[in-house]
Amino acid sequence: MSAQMSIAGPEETHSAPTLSAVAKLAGVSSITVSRVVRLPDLVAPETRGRVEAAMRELGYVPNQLAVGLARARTRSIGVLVPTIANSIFADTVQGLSDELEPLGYAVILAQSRYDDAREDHMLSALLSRRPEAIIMVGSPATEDGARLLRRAGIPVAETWDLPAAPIDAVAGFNNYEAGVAVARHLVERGRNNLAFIGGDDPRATRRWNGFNDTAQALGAKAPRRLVLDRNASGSVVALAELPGVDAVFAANDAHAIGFMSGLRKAGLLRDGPAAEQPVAIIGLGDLEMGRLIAPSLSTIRVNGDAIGRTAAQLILTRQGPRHIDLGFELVLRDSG
Amino acid sequence: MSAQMSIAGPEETHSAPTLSAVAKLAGVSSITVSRVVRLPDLVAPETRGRVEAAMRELGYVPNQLAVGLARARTRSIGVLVPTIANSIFADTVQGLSDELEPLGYAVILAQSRYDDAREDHMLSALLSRRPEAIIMVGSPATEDGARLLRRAGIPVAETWDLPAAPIDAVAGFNNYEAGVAVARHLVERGRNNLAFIGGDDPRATRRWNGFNDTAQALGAKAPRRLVLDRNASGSVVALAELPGVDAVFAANDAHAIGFMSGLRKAGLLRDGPAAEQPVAIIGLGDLEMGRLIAPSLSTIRVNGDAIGRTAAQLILTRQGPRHIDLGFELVLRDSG
DNA sequence: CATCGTAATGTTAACGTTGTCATTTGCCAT
DNA sequence: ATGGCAAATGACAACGTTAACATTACGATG
Repeated sequence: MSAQMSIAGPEETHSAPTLSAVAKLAGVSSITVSRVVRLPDLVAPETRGRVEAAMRELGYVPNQLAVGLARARTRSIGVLVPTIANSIFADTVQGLSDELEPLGYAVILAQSRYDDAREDHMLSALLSRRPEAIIMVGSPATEDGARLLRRAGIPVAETWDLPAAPIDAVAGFNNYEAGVAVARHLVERGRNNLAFIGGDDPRATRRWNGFNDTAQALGAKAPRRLVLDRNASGSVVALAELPGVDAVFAANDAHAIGFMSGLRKAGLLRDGPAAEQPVAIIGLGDLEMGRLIAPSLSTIRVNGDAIGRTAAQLILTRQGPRHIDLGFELVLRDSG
Repeated sequence: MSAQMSIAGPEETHSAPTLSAVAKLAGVSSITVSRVVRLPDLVAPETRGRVEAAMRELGYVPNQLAVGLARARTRSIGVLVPTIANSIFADTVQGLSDELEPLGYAVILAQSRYDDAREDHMLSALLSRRPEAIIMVGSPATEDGARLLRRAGIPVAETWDLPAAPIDAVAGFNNYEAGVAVARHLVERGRNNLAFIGGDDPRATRRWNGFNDTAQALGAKAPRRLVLDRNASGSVVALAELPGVDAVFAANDAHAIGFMSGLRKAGLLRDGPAAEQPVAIIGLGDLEMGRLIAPSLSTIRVNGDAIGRTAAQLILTRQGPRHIDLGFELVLRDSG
């Protein structure tokens, strides 16, 4: 695919009808048509009827670009996520979009793919669309990105984390404490040989830090950390690289389920309760799947949908607290 | 939340710098700045340097709304999906977005939530942003929606199905034949008491039709159809409503895994191969999870990522075939 | 009956860019 | 010297809409 490639044109270029096309057909001026759309009470019923008929006949759809230019309000918001296919963030996009779409906002979606340069690029591309706010997972990875957002002078919501120096609003949870909670639970249950598997993005790293610090403080062996690529299948073979491990914290449920599959192949998975598992495994995210499989997956539950809805509300108003900790919950099931 | 709610304003309203703000600072006219951005070769190196410095100093980001208005090319595409959260469609959005973002296109995302009225509304909202193309899952549910798309005069890609009378381009697979393949497989393996569980959207219904027609043609008992709400948990208890069933086709893998969980509780799930399962279960989508759980999930594999990429390519060009059948594949594992 | 208010409609100038023509240089060939 | 030409830059009108002000018609008011 060449970079000059562009959208194919329609067979017949009948460009969309404009306000003045409708006006001409209805025998009024364009501003009257505009009023029929926005302030129908100001237009005489008889005139309004004629205009509405003309709009229907031509299939008039207002041009939001022009509206946005004229009013300096685009009714759109930019959303930046690392990836959308990895459903942990899909819930958040769904949540914020359910909150915003009924209000007439369009969601402009961009993916950084965990790539700092691409993140900056997408941020700038997003901003060039003049969204009224930006919602992103995490914080800008570079100072350039942060500066871009600050200069834009629009509400910004950072999510899925609690950054120390946020740009504006925050809707997330404490990733470090999540790691602490998991390590404490595992060590208290007598596990001694811990490992952390997952990505090495900032949020995963914060979980690792909490996990590592706590495990060592409580007297367990120094945990190992295995950085895996993004798809769960990689974690199936992780076991081979962790000889002697008796408890694993996975950065997300997909990795946890992949690792469970590896344990099963190695004959190290029991159908019984957590105490009987040769290797305990705890995930993060609380995917619906985790509840349905056997053994059921213990996990740090994070409400991605609520994060999205909260972020939406934060950018809709300046009242009230700007930094919201949605918390997490250690949900214990059969895996650890 | 009231409907009049709107984005909170920034503390200090320093609206974004414009072309002419940069021009003034650099001591040139706005058109020269415009050329530095688009056609740098036309500007003398010395001037260009001054302009670039001014752009950097002001943090200039071009206003794509104005560009779009002036050039009648918005470099954006509208994407309409039923839902984005834990669904097979996230892969498609990821795929098309990976294809389109590097080319400078913005993805405007909208969800219909399987609601016909909302779909029409979102279609119209999308079109008001003047996207250069529309990619949607399925086909417009109403004639109004179809008319809207046809009148827009832009490329339209319908996906995840092979509509009989498509508006323009198609990237999907034959849902009816998927149902046929599953029914044939199950009946040939000696299953006789079949059921179909899942939603009742048009695509699921087409799968059901193929499934039902084929099962009966091959002499099995008339299959039952159980319509469930959208989340997988509903399918956990589906078993109770299907006494005597010995094979189930689920409209997607999430439902299949939910149903498996119900089978497990009922003691009707074996760790062995498909032939030993009291109740065979086959899903659709080939979620990574399905491969990792035990027993592993048999499924109709559909490449959602390829659907998205293909749809993107179809709207980027008019050459070549406009209707692409990406096919599907019956992947047999331990569940049925 | 002149004045005023109000309902209904219209005019004009933005919004920030780009396309389409100028215009100003300086230099080269004649 | 002089016309011609290219390189560099600029003026101005679009693009489709809205904000702010202007105009009309007409019945009510003193």
